[in-house]
Amino acid sequence: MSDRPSKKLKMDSEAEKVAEAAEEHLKQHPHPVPTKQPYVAHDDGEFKDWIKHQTTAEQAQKLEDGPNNAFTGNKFSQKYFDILKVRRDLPVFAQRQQFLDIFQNTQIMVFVGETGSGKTTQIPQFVLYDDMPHLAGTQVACTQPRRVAAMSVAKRVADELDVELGEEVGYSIRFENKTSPKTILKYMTDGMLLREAMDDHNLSRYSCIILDEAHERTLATDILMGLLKQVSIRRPDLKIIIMSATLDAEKFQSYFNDAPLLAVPGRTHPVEIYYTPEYQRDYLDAAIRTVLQIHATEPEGDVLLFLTGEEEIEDACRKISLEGDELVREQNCGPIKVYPLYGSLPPNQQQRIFEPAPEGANGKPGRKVIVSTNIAETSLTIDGIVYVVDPGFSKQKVYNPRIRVESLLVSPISKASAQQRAGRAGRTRPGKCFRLYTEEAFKKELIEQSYPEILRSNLASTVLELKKLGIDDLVHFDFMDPPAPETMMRALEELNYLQCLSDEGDLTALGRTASQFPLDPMLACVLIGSPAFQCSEEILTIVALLSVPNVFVRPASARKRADEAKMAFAHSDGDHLTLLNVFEAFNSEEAMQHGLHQWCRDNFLSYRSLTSARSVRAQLRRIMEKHDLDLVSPGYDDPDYWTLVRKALAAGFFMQVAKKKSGNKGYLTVKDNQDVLIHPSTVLAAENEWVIYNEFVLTSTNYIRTVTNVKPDWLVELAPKYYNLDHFGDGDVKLSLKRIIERVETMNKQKEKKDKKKKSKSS
DNA sequence: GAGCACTGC
Repeated sequence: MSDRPSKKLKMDSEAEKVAEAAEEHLKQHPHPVPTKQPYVAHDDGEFKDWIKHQTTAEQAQKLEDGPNNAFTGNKFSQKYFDILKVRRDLPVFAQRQQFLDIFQNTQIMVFVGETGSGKTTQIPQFVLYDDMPHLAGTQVACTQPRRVAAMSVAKRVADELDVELGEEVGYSIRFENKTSPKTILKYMTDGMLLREAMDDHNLSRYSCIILDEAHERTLATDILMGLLKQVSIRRPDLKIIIMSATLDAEKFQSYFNDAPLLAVPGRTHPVEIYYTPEYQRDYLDAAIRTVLQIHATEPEGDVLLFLTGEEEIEDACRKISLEGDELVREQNCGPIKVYPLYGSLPPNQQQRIFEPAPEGANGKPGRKVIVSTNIAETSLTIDGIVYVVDPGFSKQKVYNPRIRVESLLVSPISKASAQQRAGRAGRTRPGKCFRLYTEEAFKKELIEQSYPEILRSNLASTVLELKKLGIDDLVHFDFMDPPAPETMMRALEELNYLQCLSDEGDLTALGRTASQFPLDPMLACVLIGSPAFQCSEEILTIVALLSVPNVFVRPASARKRADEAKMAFAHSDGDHLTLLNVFEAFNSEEAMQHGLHQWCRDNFLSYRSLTSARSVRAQLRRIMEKHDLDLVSPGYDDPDYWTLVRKALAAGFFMQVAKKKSGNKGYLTVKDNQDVLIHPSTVLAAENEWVIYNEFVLTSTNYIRTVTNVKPDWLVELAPKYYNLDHFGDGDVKLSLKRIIERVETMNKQKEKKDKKKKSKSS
């Protein structure tokens, strides 16, 4: 264990630096944007002298002190006062007046607060006491990138304001709207606010919009920022607050026309950072050794190790457990308990990470080790972590516009991520972070921030959303980070082939309908087209299943049995049809009587995915009804049942087609000419000439996954524009298509002739 | 013959 991390550095207090910079900035940019509106709402009582956007921190505090709740008129409870005491101890509280000074004098501001500052819970309340939205019938919105956060923060703030959750304070997320006409503060996902903006371009019900966790740069937050920048001009009365963790604050400021900044320090314990003296070739091995070393030599405290994916994590857990037991036997170390943590882990196993560490022995501490993906970096916080081991990698989504493929790639993390990971060690007491790379690499090789999602994604659905938001000129849309032109072109092209956009780039009726569905445009189009094939009920099921995580479970210990279980649902014409069979079975009387959980376990299916598919399906079905799209099924008795479903799929998936290579065993994707193999998980036998696929999986080999057999005649008939051979490169695919198109044309002509004859005969 | 990191509508 010679290359134990050795170099030692103190983590900088970023907050102090940012606060100084902010003060300096304020001196230079006083921002006299006049949005003050003298406005007296009530003349009956306590708000008689209150003027919108002129409250002082002192006045607000007086209102908070009670005895009556300013928003409900009710008498405050004892619990309220207990919580109030804790709140007044938060770092943000000390800067309430400073916040109000900026907030009242400017339309857009940037607020920076580290973890533990209390920004997410307190800032919206500061706004409430200054804005009094209940008097004007407006609302304050605060967005979060994740659903659980929106829910749990709303619950907390409802308690802090001494109101019932869902009344004055509520939340709005997919599948659940917990708000009422009384709601004045609404926590919501960023995606949900974006949906609202599609129907109300001015977001007119809000007097203030707070974008929280803006540094995460989710697709939805990025679009909202561009949108709010425009809305702010049309609505000078709308206040906007961009909230972020420390880094990148200047970028937000300059994007929003040099908006003023307020920074508040967080409340975390110091974390000592250690680097390795040299580059680690095998980071997995180095990580395992570091964890064991911590266990053998460091005082009490739990360990968090960041790795990239499920397989790696399970592998590391096994090795750490084995070697940890050896340490117990040979060096009298305390017991060690290792837990994996990743998104696809069943919830009850995820919960196990909160079990207490094992008791120590022989005067040596027992220890809990959690081996996790990035889920522990942002989504899940675990108290009691004192040691973090950071190899410096994570799986990140990348998009290749040339072949229109999104894939996951193990890549170095950013400085911001590294800092976030280190911070996980200092939540309850001072901690240590072991970085398995050199300090040199940290400084010179890691980028400051991860690339925002908008630069790493297929933008088909984003472009459709923007069009629906009324933004016609996408080229000049003011993105904070403009996506690559090729990515935009690909998206526009794809939407044009789907007939969601006209040749002029305008939204078509189909496009307008498609934008209403929370789906990838291609899936939305399959769904909208399905009534024409009399099978919208079937397509609803398939589309829902395609938009949730994989329903098939394949544990390493029972691969063969899992595969056999899957074959019981198999349909010889493909994986899409197999999904349909699975869902039918899941909804059967038999499964119900068996108990759905048990039934899923017995059949190696994911209960979580299937129930979530059920909610998605119900939501999609409601949207279909709302748009008068027929809900129909051919019924099992129809001899064309499966053919109709396959045709309906082909009508939307015509851009994701592969043709078998002649003589060879592989396939070639149509138009992009990529060599691919059908993923081994398919139920499809090998002899199909033409297949549609749901997904292109880019690994050591290229696979297409979730594949169904189709007839090429359907493709050329359903999407003549896409199958215009002038746009195809020469080769096997083009030749075959040419023959098919000729055949189809002759057949159509013959049919026409026959029809004409019939007509003239009958008349 | 086997790569679904993590979110969101």
